[in-house]
Amino acid sequence: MKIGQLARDTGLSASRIRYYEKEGLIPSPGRGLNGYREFDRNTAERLRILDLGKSLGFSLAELRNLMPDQPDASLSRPAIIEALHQKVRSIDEHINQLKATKKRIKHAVDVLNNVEPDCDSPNVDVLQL
Amino acid sequence: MKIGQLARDTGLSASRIRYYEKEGLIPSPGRGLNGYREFDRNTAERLRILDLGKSLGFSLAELRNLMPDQPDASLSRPAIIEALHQKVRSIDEHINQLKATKKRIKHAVDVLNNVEPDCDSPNVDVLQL
DNA sequence: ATAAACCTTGAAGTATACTTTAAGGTCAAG
DNA sequence: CTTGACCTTAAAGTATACTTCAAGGTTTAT
Repeated sequence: MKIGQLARDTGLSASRIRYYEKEGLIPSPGRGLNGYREFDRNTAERLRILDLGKSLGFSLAELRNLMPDQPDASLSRPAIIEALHQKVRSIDEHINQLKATKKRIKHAVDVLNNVEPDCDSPNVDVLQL
Repeated sequence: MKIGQLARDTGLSASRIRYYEKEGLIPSPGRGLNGYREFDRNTAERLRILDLGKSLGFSLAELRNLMPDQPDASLSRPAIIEALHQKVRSIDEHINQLKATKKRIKHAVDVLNNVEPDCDSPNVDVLQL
């Protein structure tokens, strides 16, 4: 299967597939006599997994660590579950940061609405953030 | 006041201050006979506001729109309050996205833990994400 | 035979917000 | 007078995840 067909099958662009190959996220496929890449089905599945991982918030570096080096090796289930748990924890951290920022913004709004209503340009010190 | 002093006063690096000048976030200061920048206090305050805005999640482009073009003009209080409200809304959206991703991850973990416990490498279709 | 559709490569472009580097001029102290 | 601390500039580097481009070879259909 050539790169165009693989792209149609997986929904990834051909350039993205070449990029993933260059980055070592998928094994380098064999080449036909013309130099065209020839992919097998394992690679399609692997690309779907990579795309899923991305949509769950994993970086390419994280995915590289999770994917086995051998093209046809199976992923380690415990390692993946642990990575998923870790990702949930980092999402929770992220959410907490966002909530804290929200609080700071709301405090700033309160200050702007209630304090020194006659001053047109409250300064940073007044905002106390 | 030269750029080094301004940097110490505000906590921003000199290179960052030069960058903000180039990007039009602060007015271009006057120059001494030697070509050195000479800043006034307004600029220090403006830099503190910019830094605060950044810490609240505003991009430089957003901050540029909020800052008055005239170096010494006061910020428009209603415009700032509206921008802060808008930022809270976008943070809420962001949080909701993260929560949705969390749910998808947790579902994936459930599938991995409970479904086909004898299969070492569940495929993407099984994960149904 | 020729046009359309496909494939190849390496390099550069995209976005953001800076930092770092290189090469050099200026200023105060000893 | 020289050393160190400071200032100047433009250009390149950083990180991530790709896309786009340029220039060219291949294949398929008509």
